[in-house]
Amino acid sequence: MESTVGTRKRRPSISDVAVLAGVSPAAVSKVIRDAYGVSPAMRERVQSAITELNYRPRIAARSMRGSSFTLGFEIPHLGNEFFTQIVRGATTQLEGSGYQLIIAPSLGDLSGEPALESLADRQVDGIIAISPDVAPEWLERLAEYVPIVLLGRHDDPVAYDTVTNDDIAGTEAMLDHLIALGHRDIAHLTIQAATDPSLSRSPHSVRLRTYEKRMAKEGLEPRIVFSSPFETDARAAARALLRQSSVPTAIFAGNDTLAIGVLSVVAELGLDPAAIAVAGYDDIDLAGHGLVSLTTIDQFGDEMGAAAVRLLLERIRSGGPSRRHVIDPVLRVRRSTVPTLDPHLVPQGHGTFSEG
Amino acid sequence: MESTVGTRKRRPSISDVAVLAGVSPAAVSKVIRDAYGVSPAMRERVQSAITELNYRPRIAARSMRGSSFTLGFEIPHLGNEFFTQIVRGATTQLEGSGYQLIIAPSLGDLSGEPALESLADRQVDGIIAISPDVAPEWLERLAEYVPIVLLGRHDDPVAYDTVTNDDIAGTEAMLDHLIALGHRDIAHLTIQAATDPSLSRSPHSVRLRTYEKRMAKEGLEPRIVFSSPFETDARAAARALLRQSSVPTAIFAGNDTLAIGVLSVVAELGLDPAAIAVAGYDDIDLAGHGLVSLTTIDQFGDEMGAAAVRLLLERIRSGGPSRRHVIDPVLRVRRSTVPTLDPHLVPQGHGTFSEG
DNA sequence: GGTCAAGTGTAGATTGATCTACATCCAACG
DNA sequence: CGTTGGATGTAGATCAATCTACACTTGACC
Repeated sequence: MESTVGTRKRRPSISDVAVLAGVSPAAVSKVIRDAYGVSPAMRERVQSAITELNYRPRIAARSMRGSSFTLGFEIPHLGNEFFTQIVRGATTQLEGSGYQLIIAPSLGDLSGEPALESLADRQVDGIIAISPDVAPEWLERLAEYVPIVLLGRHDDPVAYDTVTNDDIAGTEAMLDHLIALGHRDIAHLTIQAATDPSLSRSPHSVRLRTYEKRMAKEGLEPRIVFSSPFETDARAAARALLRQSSVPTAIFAGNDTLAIGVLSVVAELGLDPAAIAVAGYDDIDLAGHGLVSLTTIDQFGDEMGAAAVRLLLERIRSGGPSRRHVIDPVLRVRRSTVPTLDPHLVPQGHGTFSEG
Repeated sequence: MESTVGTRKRRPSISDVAVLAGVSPAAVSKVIRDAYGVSPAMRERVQSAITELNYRPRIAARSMRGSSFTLGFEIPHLGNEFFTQIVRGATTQLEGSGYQLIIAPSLGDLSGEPALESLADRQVDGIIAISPDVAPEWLERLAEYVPIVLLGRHDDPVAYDTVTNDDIAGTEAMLDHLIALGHRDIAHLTIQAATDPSLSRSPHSVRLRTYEKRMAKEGLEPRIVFSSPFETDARAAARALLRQSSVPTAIFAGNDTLAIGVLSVVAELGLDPAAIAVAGYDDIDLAGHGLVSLTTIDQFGDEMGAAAVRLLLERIRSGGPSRRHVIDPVLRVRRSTVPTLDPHLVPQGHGTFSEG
């Protein structure tokens, strides 16, 4: 019991508290859970025993029978500010609910399955996932064991909920904007889908298909460039594109991280920023930054995170049929497509211009 | 057992596997843990039962007696790219070790204690913390129950390890650089410490004290501006500073997030970027971005994360006395202090210039 | 005084894994 | 033929909580 380095103390358990308070462990459990059948006198005694021992229930033991009061959040990687924005929204919504969030980044691995499984192994009460590439059938099977909300992908699920952005509307709004500015040679930089892109319902595949349709409708030549989700790869792709003999007048990137990579390459190659319009999707904080000023589509990541938490908590409490929450995107026009824009008008990071 | 919506299936347990394989639960446990006393024949039978049922051991049950094979990572908030860089380094180091990382952001709450406690409640095998404001005594007490590595703060701990950057050397290198450029009026934008800043051993307090000493030594007038860790507040502070009658010629911010907020305000107020040198600390990816090009101190966040994981795993396995790992910082000179720098020389995000 | 119900508290099963201690088997060897 | 010992598998306790079922107390009411 000495605190020699290497020898760890045993944490006080519920029965330590029970002994000190002179009651049964079950009574302590009731006090902790604020359950029915506790006299004020006993509550008092137990509470003071808890504070005296600095007792905290172990979640592992609790999860064996009851709930863990923990939600799991699986995100592809931490490099994309949009994902952290979603997490922030979720955390804010969770405040005061008694639930705690644990985050499992799935990093290198594309599908996210290992990260999702590890959350399930942890007996979380529910999972929020941003996995563009995990198979829907696989998710349905996992949803048999634990409530799930999937973010971003336009699935048609049976057992889990989804929170999506209207990617068709967002893409159309952006193309409206670019075409209205007179652009005809509009390239699209997007993320290589793991599955068949013509079937995939990931946000990027939907944006890509919408782009293709719209270009065809306008009688314009589509130019599609693929990249990984990482900015370094986006830069390589942009470099290849911008070194071609015919450089597009506008580049519409599938998300802001890619778009900012493009801006970086434009600067690096010494090209005139006014000659190349660059647009993104997401409206991460950095897009509104004075030095960046990126035209993009705001899909309200914080609200997506908050909505996901709400859906998940309701599903945990009462189940019910699968639901789909769709958020309307808003175009934010900034200097990356309209260089003449007065920088003093966009000081706060979030756009004051909106169309569409 | 039907898969009606709302009714969840029971996950297969170790005894389900045991029954199917015709062995005892203890035998299955042995196979899972790769323990001694398993014949090839039995291993074979058990393995195929596991795959047939798609069985995965529940970590909650496992943590009751054994280990959870989970490490907890407490970070202040997700808005600072430097923290996510550290997490990336830790995750990479952890690859293939059999351990999994869960992240608990402590967001609004300054001390991080609730987040740390919630990790401890989860029976993680060890904790990595970035909590500038949690009391050392409190950490020592927590370290009696669970191995801990603290990042950033220059503590003198008994029961936990630390990974720090040599903040004195880093600050001196930056001031060397600014003074060599001829700056005399150098302001310091830093984060308001929760505790007494003259005693605090947080990175920001150390940088602040080093700045004060150096300015005194050079016979220069210090100018200190406080902010919260968030960029919006940094912008407000920068606005106040840059609207004064006498504007400093250089602003040394306590970290890159603050510095980028300053750059944003310089652009917003229409000031000449060449007239105001801005420097940061951390060398986040964004600092090397073509549009930003921020002079800063690289403190190798990924390596800090990796070192923290190594220390923690060793402590989990073998205990031993407290250890301190110190990383040498490197100055990265970019256009925010030397505007004449050729942009083509710093294309890759990571500085190619280094002094100090 | 007896019955009933509401209010309090406890005993003991339960959860799913690990871990210790032991039983059994089989081969080798004196 | 008995013994020994390594190899293999199992029984049952254990971890720390929850949860069900029930016992006991108390007061009200007939």
